[in-house]
Amino acid sequence: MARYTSLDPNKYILIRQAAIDLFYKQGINNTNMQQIATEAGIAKGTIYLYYKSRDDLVDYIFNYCLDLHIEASMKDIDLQNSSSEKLKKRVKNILRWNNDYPKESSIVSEYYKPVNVVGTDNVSFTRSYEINKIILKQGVEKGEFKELPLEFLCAMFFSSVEGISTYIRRNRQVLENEGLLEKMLETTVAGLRSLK
Amino acid sequence: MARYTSLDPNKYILIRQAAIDLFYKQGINNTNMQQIATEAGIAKGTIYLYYKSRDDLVDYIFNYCLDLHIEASMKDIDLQNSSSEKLKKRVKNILRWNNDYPKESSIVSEYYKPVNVVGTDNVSFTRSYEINKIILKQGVEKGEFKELPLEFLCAMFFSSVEGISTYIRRNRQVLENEGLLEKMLETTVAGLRSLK
Amino acid sequence: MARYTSLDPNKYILIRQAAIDLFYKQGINNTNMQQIATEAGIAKGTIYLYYKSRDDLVDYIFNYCLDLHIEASMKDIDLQNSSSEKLKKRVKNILRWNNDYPKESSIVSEYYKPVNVVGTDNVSFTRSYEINKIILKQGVEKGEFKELPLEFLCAMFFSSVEGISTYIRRNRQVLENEGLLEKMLETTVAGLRSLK
Amino acid sequence: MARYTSLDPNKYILIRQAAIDLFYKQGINNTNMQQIATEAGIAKGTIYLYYKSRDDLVDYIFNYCLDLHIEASMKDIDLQNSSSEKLKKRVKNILRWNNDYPKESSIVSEYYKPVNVVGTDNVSFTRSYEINKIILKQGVEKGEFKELPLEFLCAMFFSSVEGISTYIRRNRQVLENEGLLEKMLETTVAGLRSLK
DNA sequence: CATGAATGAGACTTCATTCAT
DNA sequence: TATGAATGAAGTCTCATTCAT
Repeated sequence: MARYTSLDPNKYILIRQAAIDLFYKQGINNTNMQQIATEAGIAKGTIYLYYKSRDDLVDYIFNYCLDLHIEASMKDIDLQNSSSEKLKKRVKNILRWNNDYPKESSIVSEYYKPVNVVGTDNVSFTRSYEINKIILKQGVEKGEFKELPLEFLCAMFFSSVEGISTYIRRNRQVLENEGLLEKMLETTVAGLRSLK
Repeated sequence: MARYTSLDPNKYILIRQAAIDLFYKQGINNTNMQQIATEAGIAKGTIYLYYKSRDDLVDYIFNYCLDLHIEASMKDIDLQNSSSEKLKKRVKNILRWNNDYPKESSIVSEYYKPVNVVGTDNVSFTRSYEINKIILKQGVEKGEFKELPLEFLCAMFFSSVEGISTYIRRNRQVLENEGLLEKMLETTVAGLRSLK
Repeated sequence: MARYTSLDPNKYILIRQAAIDLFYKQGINNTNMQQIATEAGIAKGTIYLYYKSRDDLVDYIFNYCLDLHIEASMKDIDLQNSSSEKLKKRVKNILRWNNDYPKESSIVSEYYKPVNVVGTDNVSFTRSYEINKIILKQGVEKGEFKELPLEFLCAMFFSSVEGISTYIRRNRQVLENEGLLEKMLETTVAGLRSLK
Repeated sequence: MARYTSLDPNKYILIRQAAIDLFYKQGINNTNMQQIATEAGIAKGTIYLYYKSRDDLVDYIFNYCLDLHIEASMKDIDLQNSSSEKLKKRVKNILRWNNDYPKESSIVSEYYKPVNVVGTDNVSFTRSYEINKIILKQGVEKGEFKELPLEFLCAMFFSSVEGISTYIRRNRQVLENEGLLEKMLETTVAGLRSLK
């Protein structure tokens, strides 16, 4: 993944952006190397100077998007008091990022397979997953969340994020309705809350 | 969906099963017609007597799996009293079906894109979605669920099912632990419940 | 070509007619065995009881059409006095046959390659050609036609027939205008006439 | 028709020539892309850099040959006085071209269907036909040719050209016998001449 | 005799990757 | 470093022909 060698750093970005645009517009599987090169305004062969193979490029782009996604998701998390506030903040950040970066966000979603279906050796996904895990674990320890297997809570929360993301993508105006948004965010953790 | 011809009905099943096995083992996109033919013990050309094209075959198989999934999911739903019981029963049925039909279930999941990412003109998916919608609507009307946009409740519940399915696929033993299973099922609807 | 064995003679005709209809409608190369079988209302395999192969069938049909063409062309030829009258009579017969048997006639034309381009081992074509040759030879001997190589006269006359046929196919009404038709027929031999 | 790209212009010719050679030797329909590639000494895929599809290649080659044919046919036409001299000159040009370019000429003939059998949306064929039409029309107006429907004269003349071409292809030596050749050319228009 | 399901060679086309310039 | 022409493996689909029933 350490991708910066002596090659022109701008080219990495150029190619990446061309690929992202096309992946968003027509899907990853319907995009070929020639199209990416054309979109980037370079020659097909040049792509191979920057990326080992098509798979390498796709992987890189996916991880790039996921990194952005994760980074955005972490903003101000630590300012929150409770575990559920932390999680909700994280979801909120993701929803806003989805809205601001629809292309990158759609690529993350295209790749998304309920975290584990296929074993997910995907590092970034795992990273995102682990973040939730830590927060959820703390929540369980503090009695905030139900005492259910941690992996279960992770799976449930993880999929909730997909659920709310899906809805908000089609109903963007909710992002401007703080009250409603808050209620919706609440549902992503409500099911996990322990019953006092 | 049903294929009416004078061709050997067993061949349909033979080919279907070969395809399902391979799709499960290596993914839909990594499976070609020759492999399916070989797995089925027939000639490549024969497949085309039974299915118009590769796309036709894939579509058919996906819908076949989804139909099984939906049918299994409906068992005894109407015996349940509340809307949440109905939904939980539905999830439970799905979890058992996932366990009994891991291949078919994995194909449904491979195709699954958070129902709507791309608009889902997929009839069967829509059907499954609509079933939830009806139950959720009744739940809202009876004050059982929160008064949030119905589509939102649908999206959240739909993704919960993916979440719990994912977990149970990796922790099958839970299916035999009625108490724990019940608690987990509860989380799929808990977030939607109205706060009395 | 001796095609009548113990098989049902009607089937030969059934298949032949189905093929003729389809060849006429969609061209020889765009017609496959299944279509012929379907059109004939029999099974694909049955065709092979009557014809050795697709090529055999096409050949047979072509020769069948050509035989009809030739037979029709000979009517009352011997009632004519001069060689040119004989030839013109022959053309006239052909034009009427073209009109009465548009399908068979179109098949003859589809196959027609300026008699020899490819060497024409085609027996029937040769037969038709030989008929002209005999008449032309007599005409030359009687001083009616130019003293040019006989093969040349044959080639020219042969192609004239295609020319006038083409025109008449698109202007059928001429067949009812005896005066005009006669003038046109005259042009098919006029070029060959010796200049007294 | 002309193919403007940055690709190697020699390759166009290389491929074209390989195809022409094979089309001539074994017919268009019996020639596949692999054979053309092999004959041209390149890879199958390379052909597709230069021609969109097999149909595109065949079309292109046919039109290329027809263009050559037409261009050659026009040489010094306008130096002729009468319409029949013009037509005869045209035929003469064609005969010489046939002789010099037997392959290209055979391809034109393979495609040739008595101009109109199928309606001929073929641009080049139409072009050749229209050239004759103009000359024939003038001839009719000047009283040189019979007052028969112009389309009829066209059809007859057009087929004569096929007739004489066929003969000369097999009797090339006639091309060196100016006297005999002239007599033969005369027969292509003699039938159209008005009777003074 | 008749059937039509089965076969598999063969045709076209795409596209990731390489490499000479 | 950049290019893009060239490659050829791989994939889909068609269809003449065969053969068990």
